[in-house]
Amino acid sequence: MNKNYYITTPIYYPSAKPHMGHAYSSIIADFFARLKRIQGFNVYFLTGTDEHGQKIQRAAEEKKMDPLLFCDQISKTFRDLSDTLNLSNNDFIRTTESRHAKSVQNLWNILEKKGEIYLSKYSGWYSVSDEAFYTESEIEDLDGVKKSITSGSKVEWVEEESYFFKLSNWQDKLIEFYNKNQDFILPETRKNEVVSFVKSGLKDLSVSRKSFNWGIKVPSNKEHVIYVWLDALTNYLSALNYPDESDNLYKSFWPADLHLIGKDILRFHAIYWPAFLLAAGIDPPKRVFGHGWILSGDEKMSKSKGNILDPLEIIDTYGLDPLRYYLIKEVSFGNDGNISQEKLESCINSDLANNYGNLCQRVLAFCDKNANFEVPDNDTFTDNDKLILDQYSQHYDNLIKYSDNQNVNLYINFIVEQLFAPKSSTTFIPFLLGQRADRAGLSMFSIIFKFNFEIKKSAPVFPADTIAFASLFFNDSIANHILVSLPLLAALKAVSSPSTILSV
RNA sequence: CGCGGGGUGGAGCAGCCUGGUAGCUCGCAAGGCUCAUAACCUUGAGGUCGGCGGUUCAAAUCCGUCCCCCGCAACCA
Repeated sequence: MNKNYYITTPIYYPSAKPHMGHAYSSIIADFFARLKRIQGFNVYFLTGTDEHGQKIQRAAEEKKMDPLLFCDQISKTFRDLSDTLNLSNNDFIRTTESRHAKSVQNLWNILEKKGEIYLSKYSGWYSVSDEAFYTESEIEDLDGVKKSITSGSKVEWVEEESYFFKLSNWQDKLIEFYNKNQDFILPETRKNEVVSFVKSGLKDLSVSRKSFNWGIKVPSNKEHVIYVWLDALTNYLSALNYPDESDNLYKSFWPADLHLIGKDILRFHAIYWPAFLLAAGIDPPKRVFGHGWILSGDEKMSKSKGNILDPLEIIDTYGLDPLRYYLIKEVSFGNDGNISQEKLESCINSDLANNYGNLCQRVLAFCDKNANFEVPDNDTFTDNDKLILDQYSQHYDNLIKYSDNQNVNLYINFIVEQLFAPKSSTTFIPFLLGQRADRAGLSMFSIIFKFNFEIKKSAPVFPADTIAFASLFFNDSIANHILVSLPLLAALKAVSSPSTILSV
């Protein structure tokens, strides 16, 4: 059985400061990474920044900075975000690193050698002031002058020498690939979109530019730099030290298990990326999941609407783990979700403070009051006790099933309803036995057992708070005494040992 | 006729594929209680499931049509 698991976030384009969408992608990816780790997988979790292109080059020129120095700065804000989000990533890749250039150029050479890339001309309606190309449908003719519909700026017909990838050749092979790998694109509705798009016909893809030079040079023609997706997507390979296929990272983790991305870049990940890889004779990733957008209220966040929620400000005000919990629990994974201060506060109050916080509080108070944090040696379990404790291993099976299909909401709801909800705890053994002095020790044990289970399963959701709380129980003085004094020690350790929790 | 998603009690959503007492969270009202926080538990009020038509013994769920919102329309998390 393959116990390796490779998961990635998109690499972020740092032309603006990090926003909620970046935070969301990263937090969800981190959730999966941590989840897989507690299931015993050897996880490799990658994130990073995409630093090439004209926008970056211009921005650097405006500040009269060397592009790389400029990128060092902006990339750092994203690296800082990873720290702020407490991401458990194993690596942070930058497309300006030499290991990446080596990887991209190698992929390019293979594609060129196989005749998948050819030199031609890229042409289109270009607006100098917008620095952007527009399609025929995006421009209008006003008194004989062509203008962009959206910006109103003048556009002119421009032709530029460019290399093209024969994407049109891969239409049928992509369809075949999607058919063979039904779960390659999730959620299913997005898959349908992609498939129908591919069936409608694919044009060859421009993969180089001459008009600027901030990028990776085309190996065989230094006048060109490799453009956008062939550069950016390859980060997933270069982080594994591709093209060294004998490298241990590459051998262990490619093909990737899950590229987690926003739905806006689904097309590039679900069409271009497998096409590039199939063309180069490399296995495509196993799954691409396009999650939804995080909206503010009902609307897309935008500066003009003034409804931007800055993740850093939110974290500063409410804390990281509450934000993580909100995004994981309240957003229907795969669909668009929304966030507002009101909703966040409501969620924090009811779920985290009143339910989870209340549970923590009552467990502590219970243990103190009834057992003085000590467990007598002469307690025994009745069959009924064991039965209840056994339920937790069944829960565990359910949770694994959910997580394998990226059913984030089923996972979190299961935890909340079955484990955190005061209702479920109220019927649990210790609270029923607490008053009986002869079984106080058992009460202590079983509640710790249950709680141990709960906090372990919730650790991917709020890792920092979980560890902080777990340490209240599983420090040397308390945990050791409890564990060594009970008959089911071995079983307990097998299910969840304190050291496992604390290392999550 | 470009493509797709959505319209379910005050708010946010699930259910729809595989028709059969309309469910969850928050909010609201009334009781109760402790191992527990302005906590928790129980019960209750509140919905013609966007409109119209069809299939069916039976439709939120399938089919048709119309209205309204929101994305996408090739290089943008």
